Amino acid sequence: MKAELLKGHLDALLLAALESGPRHGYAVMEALRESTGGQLDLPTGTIYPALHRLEAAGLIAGSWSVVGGRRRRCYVLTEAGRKALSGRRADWRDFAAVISAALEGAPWPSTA
Amino acid sequence: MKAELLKGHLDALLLAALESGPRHGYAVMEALRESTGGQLDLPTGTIYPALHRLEAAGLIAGSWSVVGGRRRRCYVLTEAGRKALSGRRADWRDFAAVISAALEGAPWPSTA
DNA sequence: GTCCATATGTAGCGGTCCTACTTATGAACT
DNA sequence: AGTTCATAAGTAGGACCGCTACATATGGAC
Repeated sequence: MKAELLKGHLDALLLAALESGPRHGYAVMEALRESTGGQLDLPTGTIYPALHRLEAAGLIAGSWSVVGGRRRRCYVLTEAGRKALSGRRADWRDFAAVISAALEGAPWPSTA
Repeated sequence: MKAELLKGHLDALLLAALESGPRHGYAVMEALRESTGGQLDLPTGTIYPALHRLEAAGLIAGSWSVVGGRRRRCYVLTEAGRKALSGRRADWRDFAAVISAALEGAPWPSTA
């Protein structure tokens, strides 16, 4: 998976990874890896700055804790984050439909 | 449609627009607009440089002509372009499956 | 005679992800 | 005791790529 394709879609993925409950950055990374069967293996240099952006935007809220001697920054979806996530999901469906239409001539495989 | 999302996918769209036959830049633009029901309306500053890139990469071949007093640069898919297109289509399906998996927990709506 | 659709093009901006590197702890293995 | 690896977080700088804004030119409509 060429990761440059990800441009613009990363935020949605991170928000989605936090939907089921609070997670720290490293755990978000692993959650994405697992939910995609290892196909999406993002480097820390992508994850952490992106989480900082989302926090600055008020979509997630972070708090420090120490577990087993290691400091962790744990993130939770804010109310705004939850709304943003559903917006991003809708955006993704629209986007995928448009690209599929242009590429295949049909909105989805086995639809319509 | 926020167009930044397009990053990395544009080449595939342009190649697809040329699959059914030769077209000049302006026509490619219109073909994409029509094949997506007007949802994908790319500016000329996006189309032309991208076509130049594809030509430089040997995926399309361009030639000048004059029709009705207006000069046109008409592009055709090369053999390499045809192969690239099918690769890009496969990439798109993989990419869409991965993002859908991470976003929705399922590869496609109403699949599997 | 002006305006719009057609037709092509470039320069530079901005956003965003990646590469490469740094720091730190705990556990395992030798 | 020392090395190595997984865990955990971070930054700086670069590269890529589509967009905005602008420039140029013709033909037809009004």
